[in-house]
Amino acid sequence: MSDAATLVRAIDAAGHRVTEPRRRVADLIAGRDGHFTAADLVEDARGRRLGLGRATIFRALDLFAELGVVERVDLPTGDHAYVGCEPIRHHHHVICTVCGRSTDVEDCGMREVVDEVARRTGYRVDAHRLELFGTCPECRG
Amino acid sequence: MSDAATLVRAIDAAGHRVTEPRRRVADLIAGRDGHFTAADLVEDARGRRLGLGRATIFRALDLFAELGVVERVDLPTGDHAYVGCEPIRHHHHVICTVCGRSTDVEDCGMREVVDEVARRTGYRVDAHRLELFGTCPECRG
DNA sequence: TTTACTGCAAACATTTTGCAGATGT
DNA sequence: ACATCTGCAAAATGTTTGCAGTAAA
Repeated sequence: MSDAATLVRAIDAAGHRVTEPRRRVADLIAGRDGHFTAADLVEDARGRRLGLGRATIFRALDLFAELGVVERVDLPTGDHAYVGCEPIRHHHHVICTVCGRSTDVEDCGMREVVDEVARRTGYRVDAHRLELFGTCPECRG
Repeated sequence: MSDAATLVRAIDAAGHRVTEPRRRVADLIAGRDGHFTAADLVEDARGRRLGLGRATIFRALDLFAELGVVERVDLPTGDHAYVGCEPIRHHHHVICTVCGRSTDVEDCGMREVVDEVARRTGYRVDAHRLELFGTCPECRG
């Protein structure tokens, strides 16, 4: 759940050009609630007649992902989606399967799990990906 | 790391038809070391002139995944891949980023992590996906 | 013999790329 | 001014589907 200003600021801070199309993609992302796919943004853009090309949207998403202000997640369906998030170092997402909203979760004991897996399998574990799915407080009523 | 017989047995046990094309896909999977994509199998099949259609391979993979004898994983690159695995209830995979092999890991303390996330966010956590990446003992040797 | 399964080709979906022109800085 | 960025359309990928024919049970 990033606001447009944060997204734009990240572009600027990284030395990339703050262009009108990128601002517009930032607006689209900020206007989204929960996870979204590239196709969602393409559709939004067409609906609002923003004149954004498909490629531009994909490129902007890549950029935002690279800057860590959005993150790519894989839904249980196998679809690739994105969620806006704070550019904090390492964190995971809990995604509501009802409304699609996501919440960032920082360190939550994964350290021990990783150590345990390494100990048990003999692997050196360099990275992990954890995605959690469930129902958020609002959707449970 | 499933052998062909296990895969075929799973088809039979679930009441599906044990067909020649499915046997062949099972052989291809058994002959694989580490994770593989649908495209890998399509290429293998063509190389060995097995006369398997693309669609058949996709359908067989779906079936095997449904039976739990292979599992779909999302690589850090975003590619969809599959790994053979024992049809045990809930487990995760540690994937070697050097050779691609994977090892199943059963319960490794995720229970506590899930509880912690639920406590902190207020979500009811129903499912999670954990994939670990690193280097296996052989590849470090 | 019945119905599930297969191969093919075409449809569909998703993401990438080449390039001429527009535009931030 | 000049390199970066954009839009377009085409290409490259990845996956699904309809259907007539084939084969497992």
